[in-house]
Amino acid sequence: MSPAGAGRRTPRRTRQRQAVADLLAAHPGFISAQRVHSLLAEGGIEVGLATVYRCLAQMVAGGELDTIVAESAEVLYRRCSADHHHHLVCRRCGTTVEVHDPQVESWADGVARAHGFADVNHRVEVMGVCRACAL
Amino acid sequence: MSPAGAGRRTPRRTRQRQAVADLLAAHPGFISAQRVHSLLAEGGIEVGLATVYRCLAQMVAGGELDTIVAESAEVLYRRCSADHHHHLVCRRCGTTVEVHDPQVESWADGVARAHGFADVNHRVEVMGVCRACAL
DNA sequence: ACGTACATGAGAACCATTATCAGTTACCTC
DNA sequence: GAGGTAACTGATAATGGTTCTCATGTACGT
Repeated sequence: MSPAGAGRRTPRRTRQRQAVADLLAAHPGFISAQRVHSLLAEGGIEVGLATVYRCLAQMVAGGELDTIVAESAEVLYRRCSADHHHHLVCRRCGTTVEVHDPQVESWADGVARAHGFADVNHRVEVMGVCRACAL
Repeated sequence: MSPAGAGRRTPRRTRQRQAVADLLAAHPGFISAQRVHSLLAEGGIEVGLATVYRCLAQMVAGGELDTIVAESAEVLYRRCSADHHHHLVCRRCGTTVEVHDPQVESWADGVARAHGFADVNHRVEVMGVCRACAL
């Protein structure tokens, strides 16, 4: 087909990949690869751990998932909208709100420019306890 | 003696602890524990890896160091001021500028409150290429 | 239905970090 | 200055998340 990999190949449709995608689609907050694996196992769906990692990595590469790094240094995944945004995460239940706010974007750019930095990106995470968990 | 030193023991003065502290004091950007260990070794100062980790952890606990988690999920350390701030990091040379700006603090609080989140903290990191590296 | 390139998975490898524990040493007391 | 002790050190093992290996399986174009 296309020589020199002009496009990326279409991933094959397997029950494992489907199971991981379905679980992520249904999960409201960030979740670790290990937990994806055990949740699938609990649901009677056997998927190898290596395969879980592979599927998640591919979904991240394809822009379907966002990642954050927990304090324990494990990577957490979540299905997110494609455009730039940040996260407001409940540290009790993991419920996550996407925050789209140009204010913080221009703040970051301003700070960087003030110090002569170019080619800027940034990462913002806000953590707290959501209304439901605070009760 | 530290005033209000309720329960804090004075760390013993050893050549290992001194070596780690000196290296961090002289280092301009964030650095990993592994790299601290190898830099000391290159300088002919033998310090066990476990001891490097211990010293760094104690310095973090004592508020002498800040940490961030790199994309590779390894923890990076840097000597920082004690009060709350964020970092502007050059992704080429690692040079870091501390950013003290109440604007982003109130932004984070406002976002959290708007969604009913309480007990909020946040993490902000801005990455770019500093003036020297952009040349 | 066939063939094959891509996908899978069990387990090994990897890597940063932490725990173990016997030997060392800074520092207080006399 | 000598001595005792609790803190410190470091070689090594253990841990835990993630990635690699490679033999086997399978989706999908033909």
